[in-house]
Amino acid sequence: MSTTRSLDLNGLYHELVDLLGPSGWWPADSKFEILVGAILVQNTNWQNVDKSLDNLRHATNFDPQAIADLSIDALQTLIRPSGFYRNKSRTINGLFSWLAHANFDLDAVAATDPQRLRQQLLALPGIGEETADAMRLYVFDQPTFIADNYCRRLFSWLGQDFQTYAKLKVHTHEVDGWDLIDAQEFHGLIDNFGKTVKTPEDFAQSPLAQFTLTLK
DNA sequence: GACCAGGCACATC
DNA sequence: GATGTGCATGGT
Repeated sequence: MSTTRSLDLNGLYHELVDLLGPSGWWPADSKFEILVGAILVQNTNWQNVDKSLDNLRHATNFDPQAIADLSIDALQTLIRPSGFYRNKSRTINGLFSWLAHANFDLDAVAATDPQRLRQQLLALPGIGEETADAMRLYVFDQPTFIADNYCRRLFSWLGQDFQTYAKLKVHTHEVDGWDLIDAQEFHGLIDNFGKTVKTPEDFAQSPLAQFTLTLK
């Protein structure tokens, strides 16, 4: 009979840091590239996203006005390798049109009240909870928790089962008060863990199997 | 050829 | 609130 030890979110974070080291998230040269990448990566692997980002880099160098000025047809051609290109072209165009109203001043947008910014992002077509939170966390410097599928799978193995993004989000608001870098690393580490630990059998053999998670 | 990959919107019950 | 479906590409 194996023993289990209790962890809170902060404890889990530090276990992941010890286990995996720096996460390497989010790979990009500019915040506009991160915004585009956050849309392109929806339900798609990063390898395919890289092809599209290379196309966009050559076409626009991620200059935001240049991206906003791309026709939907041109955008679709550039991002085709990462799939769902009709949906994603609309989303990118919608986001950059919205940013144009703020003169692409990301610092000004970041100064928006966190919950208001979240609602503004969610109001854009093609941006849901995960993408909105990823943009807040990695572009707009607002620490927050991303309750994505990798995360919910890991948490279920740790004894905390939540059906939806929103239901887990409610129990992780404390991360909104964390230092930005820690909140960013937490998400990257959870997903990096999930990429290698994919099954209950994998998890049973991982160092985290000795823990159960406690949430507020 | 099935299955997966750092989701979202919409219909339906 | 949950569940199912379409959206599309490229690697394994």
